[in-house]
Amino acid sequence: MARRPAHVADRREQILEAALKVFAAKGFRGATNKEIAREAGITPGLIYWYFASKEDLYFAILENRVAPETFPIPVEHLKAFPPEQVLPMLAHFGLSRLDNQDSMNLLKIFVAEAAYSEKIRAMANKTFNRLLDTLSSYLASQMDQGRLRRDDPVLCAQTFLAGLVASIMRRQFLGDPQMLAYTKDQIVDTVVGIFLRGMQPDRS
Amino acid sequence: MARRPAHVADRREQILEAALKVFAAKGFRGATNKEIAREAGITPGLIYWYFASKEDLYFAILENRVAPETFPIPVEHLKAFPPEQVLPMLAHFGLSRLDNQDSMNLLKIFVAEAAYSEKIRAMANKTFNRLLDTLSSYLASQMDQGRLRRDDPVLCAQTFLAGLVASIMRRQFLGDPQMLAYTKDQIVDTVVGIFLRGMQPDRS
Amino acid sequence: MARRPAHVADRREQILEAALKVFAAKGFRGATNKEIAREAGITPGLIYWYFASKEDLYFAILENRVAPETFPIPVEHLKAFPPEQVLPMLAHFGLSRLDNQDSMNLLKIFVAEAAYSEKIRAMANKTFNRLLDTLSSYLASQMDQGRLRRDDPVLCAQTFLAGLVASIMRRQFLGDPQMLAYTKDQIVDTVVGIFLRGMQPDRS
Amino acid sequence: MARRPAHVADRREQILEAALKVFAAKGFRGATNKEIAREAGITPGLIYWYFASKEDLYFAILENRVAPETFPIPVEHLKAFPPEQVLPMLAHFGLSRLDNQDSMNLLKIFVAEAAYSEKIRAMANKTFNRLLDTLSSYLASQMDQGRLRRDDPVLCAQTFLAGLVASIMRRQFLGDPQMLAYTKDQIVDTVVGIFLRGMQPDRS
DNA sequence: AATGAATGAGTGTTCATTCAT
DNA sequence: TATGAATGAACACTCATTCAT
Repeated sequence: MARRPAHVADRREQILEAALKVFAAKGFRGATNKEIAREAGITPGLIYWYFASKEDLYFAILENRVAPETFPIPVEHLKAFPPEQVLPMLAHFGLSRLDNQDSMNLLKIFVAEAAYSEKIRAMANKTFNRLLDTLSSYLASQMDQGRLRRDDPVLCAQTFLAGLVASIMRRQFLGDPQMLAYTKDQIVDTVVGIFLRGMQPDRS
Repeated sequence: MARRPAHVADRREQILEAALKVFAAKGFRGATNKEIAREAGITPGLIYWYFASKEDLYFAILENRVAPETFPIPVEHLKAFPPEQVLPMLAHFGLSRLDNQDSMNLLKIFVAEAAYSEKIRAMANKTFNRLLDTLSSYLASQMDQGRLRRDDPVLCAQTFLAGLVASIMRRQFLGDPQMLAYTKDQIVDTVVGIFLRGMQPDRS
Repeated sequence: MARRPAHVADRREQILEAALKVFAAKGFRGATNKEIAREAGITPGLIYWYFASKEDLYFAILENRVAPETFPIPVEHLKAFPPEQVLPMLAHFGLSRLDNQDSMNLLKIFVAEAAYSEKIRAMANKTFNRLLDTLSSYLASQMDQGRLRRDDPVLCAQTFLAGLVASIMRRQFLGDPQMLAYTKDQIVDTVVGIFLRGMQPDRS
Repeated sequence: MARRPAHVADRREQILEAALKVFAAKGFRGATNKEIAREAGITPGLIYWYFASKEDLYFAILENRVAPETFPIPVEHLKAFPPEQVLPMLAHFGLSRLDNQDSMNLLKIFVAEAAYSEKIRAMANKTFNRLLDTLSSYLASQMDQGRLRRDDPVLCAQTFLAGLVASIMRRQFLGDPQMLAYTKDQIVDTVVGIFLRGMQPDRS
């Protein structure tokens, strides 16, 4: 796969891309600079022209690729709409964004290293909590308006996300064939359906 | 840290235990035989008397420790009881079994390495699917009896489990302080509550 | 030069010896573990069984070889004897001890690295000052007894030593052929002669 | 740290100056072209426009800087004056010339590398012997005139120089605090005093 | 003249694995 | 069984040197 691309251009980007691929396939420790360089079509030494160390390269990936992935949800604007409209939409949106190989590579290098690094766990928590806070803020607003039954909004938000994330994980991370048989619509219908009915206010 | 004189037979067990601890803390590649040996109170060379390689030791842990963890649920016997009784009970049982450091160590070395090994992913899928099948079999029976609304039982089972697993992961794997603030009862109440109401048959 | 010596024995000593030789020939940075290992007849990796790092090996040499070199002079006992007897004896003793290749190797790795390391400079100063203090203590006692003219004892001691050390340095360190033409007796006679007459008390 | 615009010609000089500073601080092998370039306010590549290699740069320093340092002593003219006048003057002159940081930098890169290079040793010997020859020529003339006792003039010259050089070395090279406490006058008085009295012809 | 980018050979070090005892 | 010693293949990283521009 060794290429010899345009003279200058975005070498840095090229290395980031190659590193993400190799890190995702072998893990941080399993990946070697040699292989990353081969994948990027360069010499191992050149990595150090753009990154201070292998670790620096790893974190550069997180900073470069995770940020654009964590789209801001216009939650204030959504509060006017009922959960029956909002939640299916968010579910579909999230699934389209995350249920693909690229996002999974990112998830892999994130999750697997989180197991062994406090620093990465903190980053993972921060990223995940931002999403959770956004959603729970919406749910709380709906509870206030009587559209959803009152319960701990964060726990509810987590429960909602868990159903979706579990599907994605089994499909892309674990590659479970059973799970890959379902369509996205099926997944969204069931997960969102259970949640919405489960959160319906008591009728009395 | 040399403990137990280890008169004879439990050397193997001793090494497995030490290895699990070190693998969970550092990962497969991050762990060194030297450290595992120190933790076990032996010399690195001795590991090779009991295990063919570091990798062999890793898989020996999975085989030895995962099996006892995957308790058989007496599903046939449970089918007579309604979900309102069965699901909270299962949730409590699962949380007690998994929401602790030992199980988490196992989960860590399972999940983190699954990212990079097809073989481990297959094992993970098998383990997880066994649990899923058991639960979906129960759910299907309840649907047949009209106690739960009809939907894809596997997807429903996954949704149910996801809510619980997400809690455990955020608590033990990610160590999220926000999540650690909840009690087990709170978690079970919310997660099971949403699911049960969400799966209620239409009253009409 | 690769040997394959007795199985156990003093590997550590063997490595120290090889390292001293290579360090003296190439300097600390110029020496490679590979070459040290070849000189010792072992594999580079084995160095790390006995020493934590290349630097550790370097300092181990200093500790192991410099200490025995810095013989304690029985200065108290010498104070009874006049400088005319003591100083030529010390000069001959010092020259025999230091004017040879082994001591020079040690001196080389000491002096050359002292140029760039505060830590080594401190060690060099300590070693040198110990010698200087011993000698100046003797000289002071002779001044007190009126056998030598009164002057700063440390500066005098340094002047005495300098004459000898300069000879050694030019012979062994710089390998100056002109200097190698002299006999040890010639050196001692001239250097000690000048010093003794120069330190004679005023006759009046 | 980019200084001077360096319009044209003094680039070479600039690099030499920077290199001397860095070589003196880190040694030949410890110094990197990158650091030399930074110190000179240029890019590493440019060094190769002016010098063929790092080694070439090193020797260029010696050639450029050592020569002006080795001032010619007007020895023929001095022979008319007695050692009591000449030697203190030379001592003061030498100390002023050498007992400073710039000369010490030169000495450092000279001495430290001499340990490992025959070529540099030869240069050092040549430089030192020129000085020695000059001085011994003066001493020999004084012996002929009966102003100094007859002895090997070179050995005597070396002994004289050694006392001074030792002081300089301990002060500047080793940075010995004990030695730094002395004034130049003190050093000259003691060292020259001992030598002059020690070389006095027998009165009889 | 001068640079930024690139190379490649080499460095110290680690570590799974082996093996004589 | 158990060990301490030894190996060798890798690894991350450095740096003198080159070269197109």
